[in-house]
Amino acid sequence: MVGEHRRARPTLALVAKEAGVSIGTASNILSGKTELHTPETVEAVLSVARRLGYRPNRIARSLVARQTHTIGVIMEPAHTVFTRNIYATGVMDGLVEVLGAQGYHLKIISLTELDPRTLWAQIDDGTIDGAVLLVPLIGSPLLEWHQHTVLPCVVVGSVFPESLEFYCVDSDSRHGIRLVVEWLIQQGHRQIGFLRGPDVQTSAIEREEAFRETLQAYGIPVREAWILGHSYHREGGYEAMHALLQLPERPTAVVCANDLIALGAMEACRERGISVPQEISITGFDDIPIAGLVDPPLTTVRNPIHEIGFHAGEALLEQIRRGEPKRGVRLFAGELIVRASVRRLTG
Amino acid sequence: MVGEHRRARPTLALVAKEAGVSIGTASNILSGKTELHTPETVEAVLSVARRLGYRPNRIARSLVARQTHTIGVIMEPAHTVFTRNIYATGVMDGLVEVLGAQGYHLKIISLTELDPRTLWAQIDDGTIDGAVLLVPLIGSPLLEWHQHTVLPCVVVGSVFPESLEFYCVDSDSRHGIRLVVEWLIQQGHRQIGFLRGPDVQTSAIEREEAFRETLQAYGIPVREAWILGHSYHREGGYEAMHALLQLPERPTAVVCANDLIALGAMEACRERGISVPQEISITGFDDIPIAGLVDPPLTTVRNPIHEIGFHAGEALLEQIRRGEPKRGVRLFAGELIVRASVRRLTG
DNA sequence: TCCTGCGCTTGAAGCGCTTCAAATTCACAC
DNA sequence: GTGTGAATTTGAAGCGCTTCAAGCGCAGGA
Repeated sequence: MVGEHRRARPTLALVAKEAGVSIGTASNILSGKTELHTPETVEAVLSVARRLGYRPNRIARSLVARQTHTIGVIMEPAHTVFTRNIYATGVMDGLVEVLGAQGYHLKIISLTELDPRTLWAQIDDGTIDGAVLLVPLIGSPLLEWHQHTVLPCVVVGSVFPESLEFYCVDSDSRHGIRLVVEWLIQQGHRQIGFLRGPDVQTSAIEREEAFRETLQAYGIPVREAWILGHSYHREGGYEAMHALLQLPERPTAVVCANDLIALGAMEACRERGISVPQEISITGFDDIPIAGLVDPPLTTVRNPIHEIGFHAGEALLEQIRRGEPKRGVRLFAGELIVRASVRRLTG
Repeated sequence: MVGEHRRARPTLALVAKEAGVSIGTASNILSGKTELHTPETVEAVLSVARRLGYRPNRIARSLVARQTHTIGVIMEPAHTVFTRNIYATGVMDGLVEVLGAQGYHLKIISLTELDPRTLWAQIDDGTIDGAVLLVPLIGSPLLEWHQHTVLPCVVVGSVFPESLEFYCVDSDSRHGIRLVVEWLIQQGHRQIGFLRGPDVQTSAIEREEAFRETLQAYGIPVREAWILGHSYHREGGYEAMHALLQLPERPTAVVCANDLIALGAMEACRERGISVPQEISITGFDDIPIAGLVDPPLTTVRNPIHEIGFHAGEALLEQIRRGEPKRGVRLFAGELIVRASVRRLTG
């Protein structure tokens, strides 16, 4: 067609010119400050904007305002597979809920670069107003990064000492494990094993510690040989359980550091023809959706992941708004979910 | 402390000044065009940048370059709960994998605003270089939006007619359902029901159509009373199966439009004391992680979600790079996963 | 000595927007 | 007719960066 040219995206300047007003006037009106202008001017600008299909360029706006209305969700390389990471997706649900309602968006930053210096430049590049560190691992360069930035920041799923100056939000691992162990003891179990999570996660360490402490509190000896495993995944639970079942002496119950481990453990039992809970009782942690659907349904502790995400989002917004960092730890306690994977020992 | 003041983030201008060079020189060097300058200049600028902890402001860079290295993932309000949306998380995994490797990040845009005009301004606000529409629903304002923008765009999880001018990537629903139905027929089933997905999803419609067509192709009558349901969730499958089981005559097998429906259906059977697969066979679609873990393990069709996400990412990057839109449909076929939820009918 | 060409550097323009001091207009009282 | 203050509007500065025409210094050739 004659005269057609690549229609460039209309800018504020164009709208202003077409409407016969200055750029400042157009800016005011199109960003909602209509009370500064006469109804006629407002209407003129608005109608031109509509006709031209004007959409404000948020990048330009962000450059001036120095804020982007975007929150970065920083994921360790090990976590970037969402489908394997129920925790991450649950937290994101909570985040989306709070932040979305406040007009914030999420930017997923999956780290590939692990050199602390470039890592830090990559994250704090002006495109986010705050960051959620999703389950940072012990020793992660992420933690070091924080020393160099003033970006508001919340840690979710890991709990670090105050000295690191983070605000940490997580489930109360110690409390949850205590619930589970006490339940087992109450059901008559005294021979209890534990399948651990990875030793780079603070929650895994806390869960193991809580396991030991609770047994000790009840005067039950801790059998080191029955403490196995080093992964939060099903495969890890499967292998650890296999190893456990090969020992000359077996516990009557096994506490798993999370549900996936428990699932793997149950699989290992099934494979060996060992029935759960008749021959061995198993408990989990998290209460993931599958937990109630497997056979037998898993006794576990609910992990209020969604609330955690929600609270983390709120805490982050608070930091952003007040402009001052927040420190400390906030733990969410879960309740025991009794299902059928634990047998009551009589006699 | 005396003399301390809020350390502002160093800018290019500051680095340039400290290094005694012009802003242009500093820009060149810090964005990698070191070959334009003498090694001494390069080193001087680099060392000042390092000392000052300079991090380029990507917002400013984006304003000039008109590109942000960010891809928007647009989610319908109905989909924003990741934990209920295995499809979405799987696709995101694939996206993160391709895009992350190419230096792109994901921005999650969860729609709350459904007025087409503002919706459109919200998405195409200059902060993304392209968009992935995650399972847009039939009749969604998202589709209309596309008419007004030149933003590169890929639809995932829904297949729309060419006329809408999208490039659509999805699993091959028709092929998958055909596999499942043929397997049932091969196992001797002739009385087959179908539990549908929601009628706002193109895949649900295709699956139902494929179900009907396959039966017809084998000369098996389609019993309308046995076609029930309208949701992809477990609860929907549960309810639909309950309704089905109340009918005077029951099918010997039920094809479910996805795995979650099948899980709900199995739950309904269990509750009524109807054993699967002895009394009724059930099949799913997707092969979600739980599918192999429930009792009985579910016969289903693998849905290559990760590949879909991966390919969608690649297609989007291609559009961005070539600067021209891509049209058409790309379907990924899945294979039949035979497990134990289907019984072979003899005689 | 002057000119040419090359390598390196400079500095201003501009990306699209917000902000704000200053200018303009207008109604109304004196 | 003049002055005043309030209501509107203007236009330039600037956010931090990239880009690019122009400038500079210098070596080599005429």
